Amino acid sequence: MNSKPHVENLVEFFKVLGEPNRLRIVGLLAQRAYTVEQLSETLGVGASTVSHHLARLACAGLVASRSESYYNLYSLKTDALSGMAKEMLAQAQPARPASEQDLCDFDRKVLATFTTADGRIKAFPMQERKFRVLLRHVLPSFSHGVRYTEKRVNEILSKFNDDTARLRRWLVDFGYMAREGGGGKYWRVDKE
Amino acid sequence: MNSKPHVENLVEFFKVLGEPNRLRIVGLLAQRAYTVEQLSETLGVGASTVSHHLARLACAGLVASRSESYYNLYSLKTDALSGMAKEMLAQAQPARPASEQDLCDFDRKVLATFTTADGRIKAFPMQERKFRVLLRHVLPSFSHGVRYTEKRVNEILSKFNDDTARLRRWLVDFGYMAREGGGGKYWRVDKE
DNA sequence: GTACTACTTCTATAGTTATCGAATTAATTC
DNA sequence: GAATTAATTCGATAACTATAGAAGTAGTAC
Repeated sequence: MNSKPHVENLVEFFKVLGEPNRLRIVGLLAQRAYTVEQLSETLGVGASTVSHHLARLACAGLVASRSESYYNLYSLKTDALSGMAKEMLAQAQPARPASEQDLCDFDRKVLATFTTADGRIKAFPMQERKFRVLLRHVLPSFSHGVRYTEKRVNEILSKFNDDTARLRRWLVDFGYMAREGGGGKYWRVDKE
Repeated sequence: MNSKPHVENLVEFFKVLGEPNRLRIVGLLAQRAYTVEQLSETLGVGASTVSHHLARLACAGLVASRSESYYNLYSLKTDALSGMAKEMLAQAQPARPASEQDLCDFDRKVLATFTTADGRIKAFPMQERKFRVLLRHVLPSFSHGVRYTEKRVNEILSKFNDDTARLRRWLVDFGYMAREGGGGKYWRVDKE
C-alpha cells in the first residue's frame, strides 16, 4: 500500500520511454509485432542498438518476444503500459482528493455543508470543532517556512472567502498561523 | 490530428520524469508547494541542482512558480500530468481499437456479424467482399518480411477458427499471403 | 556435417547530463 | 544607500548511455 517501492520502478519506466528510438519502437510495436531487423531498418539504426533497446524495454516489462522460424518477434505488452498510465492518473490529482482521503467522515460532512464544489467557504459554522475544519481546509494553501506579507495572505484567502480579514485573524487566533509583531509578516505554524 | 508532433513532447515528458530527483520533486509538489531551499534540504542536493531540475520540469509544463515574499514557490500542474496519463491510456490499447477505427462501417458490420467478441470467426460469408473483410481481419497477426512454417501459420490461424487449413489456403488464393514452392514457407504479401 | 541467418553480447567511443561550487541577479530589510 | 537572502546562471567534472562494429550464440537449410 506504500508508494515508496513503486518509485524506482516508475523512474525506470519513464527513463526507458524517455528515449526517442525506444519510444518509436513502442509506437511501432503498438501496431504489430516486429523483428529486430525490421525495426533496425525502419528506425535507421544498427541491429545491435535495437537489440539493446528491446532488452531494456523487456527489462521494464513493456515488451515480450517469441521465436518465429528463425526470427525473434517482439510485441508490446499493452497491459503494462495502461497499468502504468492508470497508476499515474491515480497519483496525478492529489491536490484535493489526496487530502480529502485523509479526512474523517466528520470533516468531509462539514466541508460538504459549508463549502461549494470549488472549495469556497459558503458560511462559517458556530461550533468550534466544525470551525476548525474550515481553517484546516484553507491551511494547505500556505507553505511551511515561508513568510507572507499581509497583502499576500489576503490574496490567497480571497480564493476561499471575501472576508479575508476575519479569516486571517482566525488563523492566528486558533494557532494555525503566527504573526510577526513589527513587519506584519505571517507564517504557517508547524504542527508535526 | 497527427500523432507525429506529439512524439517529441512525449519523449521530453518521459525524459524529464525519468530521473529520480525530478520524480521525487514531482511527488513532493503533489502534496504542497515548496521553495527551492526546502526541496534542496529535503532531497539532500544543492540548490543549484534543484533549480536546474525545476527549470526542466517547468519547461515541460509540469510545474509553475509564483513569487512569494522573496521565495519562489513551486507547485505542480496536475492537469498536465493527468493529461499526459490520459493520452497514454488512449494509445495503450491499439491492438484491436486502433485498426477498428480505420474500418469503414461496412467492415465493422461484417465483423460484428461473423466474429465473436474475442475476435474468433463464427462463420464464413458467401459474398467475396464480406469474405475479404474476414481475411483482412486475421492478416495483422502476421508480420511483414517473416517466413512462417505451415505449422506456425496453423497455430496462429487456430486463434480465429478451427478450420486452419481452409483459412490458410484462402489467404494465399486471395493474394494476402504467398507460399514458397518447395519448403512450404509462407509470408505476408506487402500491399503498400 | 557445413553454410547461412537472425540475433545477442562485448568493447570502445562520443555525446549527454546530473551534480557541485562560484559568481551573478533579484528582491527585501534596515 | 548598504546588507542580507533566495534563486538563478555559469563552468567544470564525473557518471551515464546511445551507438556502431566485432565477436560470439542459437537455430535453420541443404
